[in-house]
Amino acid sequence: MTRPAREKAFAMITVKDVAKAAGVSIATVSRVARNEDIVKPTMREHVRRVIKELNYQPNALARQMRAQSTRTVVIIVPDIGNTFFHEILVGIQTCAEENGYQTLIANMDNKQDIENRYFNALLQRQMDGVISLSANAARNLMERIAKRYPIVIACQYLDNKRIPNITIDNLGAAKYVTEYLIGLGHRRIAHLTSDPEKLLYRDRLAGYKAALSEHGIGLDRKIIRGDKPSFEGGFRQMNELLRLTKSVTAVFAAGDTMAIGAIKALQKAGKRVPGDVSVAGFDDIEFSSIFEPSLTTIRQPKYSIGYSAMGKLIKLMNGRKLDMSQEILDFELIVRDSCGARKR
Amino acid sequence: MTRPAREKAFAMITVKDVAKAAGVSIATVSRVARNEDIVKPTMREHVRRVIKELNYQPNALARQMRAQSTRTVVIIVPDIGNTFFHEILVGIQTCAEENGYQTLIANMDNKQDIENRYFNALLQRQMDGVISLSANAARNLMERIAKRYPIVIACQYLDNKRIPNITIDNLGAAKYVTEYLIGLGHRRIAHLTSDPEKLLYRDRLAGYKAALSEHGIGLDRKIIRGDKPSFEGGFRQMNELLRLTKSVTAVFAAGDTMAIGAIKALQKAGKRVPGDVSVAGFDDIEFSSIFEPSLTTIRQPKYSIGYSAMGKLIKLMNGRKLDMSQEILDFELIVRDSCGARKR
DNA sequence: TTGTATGCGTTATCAA
DNA sequence: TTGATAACGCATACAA
Repeated sequence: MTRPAREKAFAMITVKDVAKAAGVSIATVSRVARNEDIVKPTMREHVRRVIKELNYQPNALARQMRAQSTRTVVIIVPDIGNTFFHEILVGIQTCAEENGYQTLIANMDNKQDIENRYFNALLQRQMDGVISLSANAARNLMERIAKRYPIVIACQYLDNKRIPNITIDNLGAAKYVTEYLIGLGHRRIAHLTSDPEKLLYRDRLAGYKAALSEHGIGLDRKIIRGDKPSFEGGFRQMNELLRLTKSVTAVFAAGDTMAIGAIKALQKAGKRVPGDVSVAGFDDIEFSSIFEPSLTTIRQPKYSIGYSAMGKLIKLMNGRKLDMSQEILDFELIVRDSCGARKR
Repeated sequence: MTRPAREKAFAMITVKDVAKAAGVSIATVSRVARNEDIVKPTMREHVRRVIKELNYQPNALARQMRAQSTRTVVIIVPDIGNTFFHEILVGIQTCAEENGYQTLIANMDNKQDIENRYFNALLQRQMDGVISLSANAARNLMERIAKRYPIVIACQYLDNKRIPNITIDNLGAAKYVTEYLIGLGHRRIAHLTSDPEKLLYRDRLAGYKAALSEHGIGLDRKIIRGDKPSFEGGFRQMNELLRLTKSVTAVFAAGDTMAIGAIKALQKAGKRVPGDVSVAGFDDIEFSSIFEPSLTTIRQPKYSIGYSAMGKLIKLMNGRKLDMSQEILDFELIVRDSCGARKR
């Protein structure tokens, strides 16, 4: 006789136990448990009663093992503390629920290897698919996996357009908000960015540059700064900018948390926002409307991004092909107080 | 021949395939895959090469089925958008990682039934244990489960002290912060609370009352208000308070988001904080230090709560008993600007 | 040191 | 309509 290495703390009721107690075969128990309609009503009732009596719960592990499918999808989130991801998760989970899938959230918390680890769960059939809100894993690994397994990238993305992904037009949005600042009369506009490894930030930077160039404004590399995409990062970057002799009149941050950090730095230095300096952000996190001054920013259709990503993934898991591997959703400029042009 | 209902999109390499290719038994393959040291080095090398060649990945489902253990713990989070939970999650995950456990986050997003659903995963052996940051599930269900399965409740808790839980002394903390306000000279202090079903809020309310009573301040039920524990909830409650003829000089909110909402309402009404009204919160969420004015609040040792909760759960999963089913950690009053007494 | 054979709990095929 | 039984992929007791 074989037995597990570790004693289970608690006994488990199986089909066998139910079958014995009910005086039927395990096949019948299984059929009743799954509501198969070929079972005779009287029999069904009888078995149901026993199931209830013994409080039988089918072992999900065994089921999944049989089906070679967990109907579970893992969502890789770079940083769960970042509220930007919240609504995306809701979108994903809504779509998953509608289609009978379970979602589980893997928090990377900025640890790079977690992403790889969960790809492994995919390879080991522990998960049926992956939605990654990060594109940090080794690029070639990700490409290799995407070729054979269901995976969708949302928000972030790679140069390789064949990996299914869904995002907004970051370049276009960045250009749009920069042009908005130009339209308000600003000519000396700083840009706060982050990790240039991430296409996301490269695109936003490119949009910023495109807007300046199209309006005949020269590029000044000194007012383009990079740091962590956090409150502290924005705070630091702004302090650097404040040291420059030729000061800026506006700031476009590639993320709301950075923008808020920048505003705090400005306020600490005695500058008024938007009186002395206008600040625009990107993402429209929850706090941006609460913060004082409320932040003018780019809103991404977060719920739709999540919902649509899950929809794509379900298609892939069902073995179907996607019409387009890349989907680009619309953004929206939310005008609030931080640029001095309140819409009413 | 039997086969799964749904075709797997992609073929899977199993021990059998490796065994055949390497000309050995599946037992040997299994041993090499798990780095058992009884395998002869030359053999090990040989099998390893084949494993690599075929890119064999052990099927986690089968392993778990065999072991009757997933080494996975589910964390039930009421609302992942609430940053209060972030650091707790980090604490949990750190401890889990140190002990070879995987964590998965189940976002309730305020939907009550999710908690029940994940308890089900426990019953079905899909999870080895549960940490719930919510205590919303039907009380009797939870008590029944806790009797037989590894579960720990953190932050929230039930009257039933036998269900393992870890928390701060909410009553004591609420009393402490109320006394702090009294010490600043306030006599008319409002309290913003939420769902009285939750012991958490009942305790904080009780602490508030205790402080008033001990200092001979009469209770005025009109300045105790309840609403959703959100920004909007706090905003609404404060607006109600502003309508009273006999205005308050201080507000103690049973949560930081409510406190911030209240401050916004005050500012909108032309009141200065802390000039005209002092506001204290509870939880010390990330934003409380960034908000203007920065919030005086109670800090819970979030990381420790998470780490310790996971530690308790591991004990339970190993079949051991806990010395104390309830653990109470220290809180800390963080004095910032919102009550007008900046500590330097 | 390696191989054979069994069981984990379920579902599904086939026979009764 | 029900029952016996063979898989799913892995890990291990036991035999060789």
